[in-house]
Amino acid sequence: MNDNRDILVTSALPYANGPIHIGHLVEYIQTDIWARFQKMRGHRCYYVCADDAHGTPIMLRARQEDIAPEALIARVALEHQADFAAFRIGFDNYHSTHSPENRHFANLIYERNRDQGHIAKRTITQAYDPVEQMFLPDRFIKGECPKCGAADQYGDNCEACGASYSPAELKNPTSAISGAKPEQRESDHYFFRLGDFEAMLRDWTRGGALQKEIANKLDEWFDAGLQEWDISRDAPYFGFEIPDHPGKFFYVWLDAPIGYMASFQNLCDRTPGLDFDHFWRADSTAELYNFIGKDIVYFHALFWPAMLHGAGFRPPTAVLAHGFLTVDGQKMSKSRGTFIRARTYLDHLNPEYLRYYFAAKLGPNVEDIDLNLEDFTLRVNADLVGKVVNIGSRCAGFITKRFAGQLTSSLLEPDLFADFTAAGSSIAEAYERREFSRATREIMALADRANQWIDEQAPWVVAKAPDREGELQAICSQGLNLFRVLMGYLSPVLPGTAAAAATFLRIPAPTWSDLAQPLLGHDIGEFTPLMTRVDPKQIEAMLNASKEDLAARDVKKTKPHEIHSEGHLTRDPLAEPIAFPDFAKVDLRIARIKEASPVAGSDKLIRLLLDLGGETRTVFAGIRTAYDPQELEGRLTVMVANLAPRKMRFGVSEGMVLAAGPGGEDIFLLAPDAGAEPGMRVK
RNA sequence: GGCUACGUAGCUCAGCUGGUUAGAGCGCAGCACUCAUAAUGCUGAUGUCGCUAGUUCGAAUCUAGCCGUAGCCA
Repeated sequence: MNDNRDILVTSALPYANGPIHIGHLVEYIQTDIWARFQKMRGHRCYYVCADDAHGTPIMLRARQEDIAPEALIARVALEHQADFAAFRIGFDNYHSTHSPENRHFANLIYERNRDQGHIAKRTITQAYDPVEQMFLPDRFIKGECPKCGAADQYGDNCEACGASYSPAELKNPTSAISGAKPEQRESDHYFFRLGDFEAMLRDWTRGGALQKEIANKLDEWFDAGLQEWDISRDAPYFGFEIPDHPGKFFYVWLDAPIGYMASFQNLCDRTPGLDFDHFWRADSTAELYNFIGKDIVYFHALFWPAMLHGAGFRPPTAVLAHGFLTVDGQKMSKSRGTFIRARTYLDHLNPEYLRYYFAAKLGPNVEDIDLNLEDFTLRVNADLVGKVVNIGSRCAGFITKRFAGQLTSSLLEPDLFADFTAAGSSIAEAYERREFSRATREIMALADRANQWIDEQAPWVVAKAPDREGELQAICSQGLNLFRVLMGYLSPVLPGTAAAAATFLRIPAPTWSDLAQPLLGHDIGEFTPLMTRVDPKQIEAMLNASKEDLAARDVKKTKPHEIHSEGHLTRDPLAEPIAFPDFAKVDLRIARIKEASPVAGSDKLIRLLLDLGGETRTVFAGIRTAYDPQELEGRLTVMVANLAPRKMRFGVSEGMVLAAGPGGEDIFLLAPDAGAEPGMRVK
């Protein structure tokens, strides 16, 4: 391996409409460990990131909070960076896609591709919200599935029957923003001709840039045929206006990955000797790695290298995807308290724990990893406190108390030390290949050996013999040298603990090659506990706080709604008057939710078993985005009891429950006042 | 629905191109030790390797189907 590699590393840009949670952290911790390792090896490695600050969701979120999008993204940027810093994510630069550098590169990449004939213009017909006066993304249109008739489906495909269709085919469509009926309007759009790059992409895919399972996925996409990619959006849109097309904006996914370049350019501008072109020009020999989540492979493995290539830049050396995080074997859940924000974690636990735990489970593949909280506690306590830190702790006392902090001038067992340093090449190889779980396993095996060796030497026995002073000092000096090597190996994972250990040992932060030289005749400082044990009570407190976060957020969320409450009538005007007999046809009943369970195969549906006080009904409700099944069981609500049964893929739905709100997390199920009983008629 | 990946001890995972009684750490049980943040060491128990069929002299490892989990389907 080349001794002086130039490496640029990125993590995917977090979206600037919400806080960082522990699921995000898998990626930032993975990337940071790898980048720190490369730096420790002496390579010129730069790790850059940025906030992804454009797009319709940010525009709408800012509107909901009654602030400018710029104000929203400025606030979120500060929150994100504070969270990352606390987790010791060592970015060399953190920027924003809403920046002059990013505008420059977005324009440049667009213009170069356009001039090469890779941009096509087409007129498309799209849903338009006449109240909000904006075109609606597919996700913001809801209606009934044209195939199976399931209600409340998004504009792109049906969660009930799985059919794919265009938003125009939806029956009784409504805008998820205003509730108005969308109109069909024409608009010019600009498309990136992805098909022009098939040969290049096939080469790139086969060139080792992708993990095996991702390359398989690409083959599927190649087989299906590469289609043109719509890169423009109509005003109003929060983003960059396309230079030669006023009123048209770059789609957020065009300028998001370009944010890697913008952030790096921003770093180059204030770093003497760091040359942007050296890393990005078409024939660059520098390495470029994009760490991403498996959900955004499509954008990073097709469009991104293609548009770079089309603009005369180099494609990534590799795009490295990881899996998702589950907590205790399940998706993170707000009601269980396992939807844990970075900040909430930090309020209760040391970030080094999580870094270690993720490292102990991360490999080079795309598999999901599970944060099992009991395992987390046991493992951190056993491995880090019980094994590694303990080695320093059990040797340091003798050295400071009996030998004024001085280590011996030679090693008692050079062979053992040599075994430890020899293991470094295998550990380094594991880090290099992102086999972090293997690296930590090998390091812990060494820690076991160190503890065994100290046990054999029994320094506490030697300490009692007045004539064995030299031996005691030698045993403990050897032990501390083993400890130093172990902390060195762990320092990409545990930068904070490693720094504290370096302070205690009174040494500068070691490079990888420094570790092969033992510390001899050296004065060390007083040992202070480098890490304390995880107390299960801290975990519990964190879970409870996560539940409270949710409650607090819900209160906050209702405020803007109150302020804008008159807006609902303008967005969704009152319907035509009806006569009482028409209303009376609707048989509304109080129902108790006897059972609520998720529907396998659907993210949106919950299967409700409703007790009407004598008979029960099964109803599929599209409220999963706002409610967890467990929190529903037992509560009372209102249902339409005489709605004709409707057959769905998952079974027959015998009625519907009533709820207000635009959708997503903003769904509010109706509930009667206390005293109502199942079966009572609502009139 | 189509496709992809995964399913190994209580928990978390390793098992490369098929080959002797299936491994590690944690947890658990017993013993030892007391230098160390009650931290360590030794010994031990624990598995129809998701299910079913097949290929093979031989399969956790290959093939097919099924079940379960997760994701993708622009």
